Amino acid sequence: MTVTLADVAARAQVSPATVSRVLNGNYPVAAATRERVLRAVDDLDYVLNGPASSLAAATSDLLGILVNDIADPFFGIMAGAVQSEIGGPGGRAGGERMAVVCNTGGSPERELTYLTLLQRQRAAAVVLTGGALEDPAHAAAVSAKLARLADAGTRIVLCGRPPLADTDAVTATLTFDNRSGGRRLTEHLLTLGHRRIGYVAGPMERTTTRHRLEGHREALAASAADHGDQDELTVHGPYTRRSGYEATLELLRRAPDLTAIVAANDTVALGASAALRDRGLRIPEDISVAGFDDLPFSIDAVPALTTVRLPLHEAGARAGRLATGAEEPPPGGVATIGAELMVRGSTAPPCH
Amino acid sequence: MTVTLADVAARAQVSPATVSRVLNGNYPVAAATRERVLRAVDDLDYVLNGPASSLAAATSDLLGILVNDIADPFFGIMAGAVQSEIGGPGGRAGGERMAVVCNTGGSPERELTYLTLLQRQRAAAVVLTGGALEDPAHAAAVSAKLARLADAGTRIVLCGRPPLADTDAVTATLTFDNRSGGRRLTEHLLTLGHRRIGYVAGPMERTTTRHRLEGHREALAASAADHGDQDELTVHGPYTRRSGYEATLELLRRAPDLTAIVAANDTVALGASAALRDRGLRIPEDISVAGFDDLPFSIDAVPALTTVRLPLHEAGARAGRLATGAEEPPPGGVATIGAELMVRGSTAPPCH
DNA sequence: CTGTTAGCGCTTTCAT
DNA sequence: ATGAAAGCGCTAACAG
Repeated sequence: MTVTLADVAARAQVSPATVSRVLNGNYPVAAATRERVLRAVDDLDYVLNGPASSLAAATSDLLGILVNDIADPFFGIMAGAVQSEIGGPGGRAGGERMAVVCNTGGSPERELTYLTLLQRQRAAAVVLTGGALEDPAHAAAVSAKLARLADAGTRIVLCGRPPLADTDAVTATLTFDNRSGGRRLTEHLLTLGHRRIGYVAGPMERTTTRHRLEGHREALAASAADHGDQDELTVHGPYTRRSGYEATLELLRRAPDLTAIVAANDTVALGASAALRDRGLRIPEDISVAGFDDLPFSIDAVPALTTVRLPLHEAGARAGRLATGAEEPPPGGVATIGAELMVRGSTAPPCH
Repeated sequence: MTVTLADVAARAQVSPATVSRVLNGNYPVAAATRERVLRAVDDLDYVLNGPASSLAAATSDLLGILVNDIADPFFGIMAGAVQSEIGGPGGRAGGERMAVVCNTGGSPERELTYLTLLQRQRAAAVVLTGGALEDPAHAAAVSAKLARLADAGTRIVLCGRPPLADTDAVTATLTFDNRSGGRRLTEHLLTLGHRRIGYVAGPMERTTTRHRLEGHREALAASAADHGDQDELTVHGPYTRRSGYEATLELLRRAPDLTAIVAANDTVALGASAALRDRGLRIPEDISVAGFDDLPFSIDAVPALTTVRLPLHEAGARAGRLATGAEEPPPGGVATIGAELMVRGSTAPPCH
């Protein structure tokens, strides 16, 4: 029926062990023998049985990538970069790694379940991308899961996620400097002369949301613009265009004298811009808008969006190398990835 | 060391077979016994060994999704929709399916290698998304690979890809009506009064590119606007913003009297719009622009982009159901997914 | 409804 | 450098 190692061995007139050694290339085999085996493999169109290898070797070539939303380029770019670096498809029969992108949809249960699934598959590595949920119970559950994975030999890499406390399960952490990015963005607005700035924040319980907002508040606190009504000028919502649209209308209702709006990310900023336009407000003449991430489409907004650039591709690529052991973890296991302010047309001095 | 089924069996005082039956839930087990087993599983923190199950059962719960570019929302949306429908993470221990998103980056070799990897993992199903390469050699190689996969019991679903000729390996094909979408879009432009229309096409060898372009030409041929110089008014390039930008500059050079530009997709249209703006042309007053796909950001372009809406989410979800056998294949195995013209602000009558 | 018995296809010491 | 043999941890008949 289906071709097995034994069939190949028979045809090449060698033992199954030899075929295995040729395919895995991790053992000396005479060149002539290797040739013969390889030909038999081709003749028979043989494909290694992954589950059987994984069972016998107690390891697998699967690498899991957890993302919150695969339809969001923020995650797509990182996931693609990870995959590009894991030395997957390229060579011949043996040794290929396969990256598995798992879409949690932001659900804590799914995150946990995917980790279990990955554990079940004896994944070689797991990369967790993007902001984490701040719920302590969930954080503890994730830590526990990661600890078991690490015990089983799985490498754990966090990419764009804050370091985990009290655990040595994580091989390496690449964390974005969301706080300082947020601070610099708001400082830019303050320098332009803005004093009443609305903030469309992300979902309440996410680290990314909190850090960006904290940066924003830090900048305000250090300036003369903090009138103690910051909570009123902040609206939370999911990282979606729609949320940006609605939150902006709400902000306008609460404070019609706003001269600038900072959004949780670029997608939200797009929604905010649409709401402003629908209200008849011109950007940046009547009101400034800023985003975060610098996704590819942000430069094409009209006017081009002022935002904070996160090197998503670079971070993902490095995470991929860390996950495969191709790169040494940074000292202390944690590296902070800088964020760069991109000033473009959507922000300008307020005109009173 | 690591907990096995036998450990659970011992602790629950049943045979390994019973534990297996409880975990897989596909066999009658007394409620009391089940309880005992489940408690033992929890006590021991047992996780099934995926490779071992797959080996013994000769099947796996892996489902592969091949995409050309995971950073492109076109694919991200479809992949997310597939995953949402495969009945993955949700329930308890057994029976979870895991979707594996494989990023080919548009490379034929990687496409083939990923298919081999999926075959090696004994994937339960494979969903191939997006346009196919037209190279006959590669098409034959893919067909051959799919045939072996199908032989091994893997379900094959094409989503947003034209049907494969001469093969019964494919379980179901969901194909987008790119040709008629392209035709209707250009008809819309012709109706507005445009006669000189530039076309920024996708990469030469892709089915998607060809079908959309054919639709465009069909519409022109049926009108008075075809002056036999269509080739001059067409520029090919990858599905990127940059390509749209550069191709548009080239078109403007070749034919400064253009009153409209149709792009291969929305991303390219964004690049085209940027080029037009940089040239000082107003959209749609001086020149109209249209895209294809109706990705989420397209409505936020300024002016909002006229485009052709492809129901990516619906198609992906259906592909997911077909891949898991939750839905019957359409009669003949092929269903054509309609495309809907979305007329928005970026197109208007030309002003001479 | 539950236990017994064989493998699934491969890797890997241990010999030779 | 190659072969023989013993599992890896689980599922699936087949009994009972």
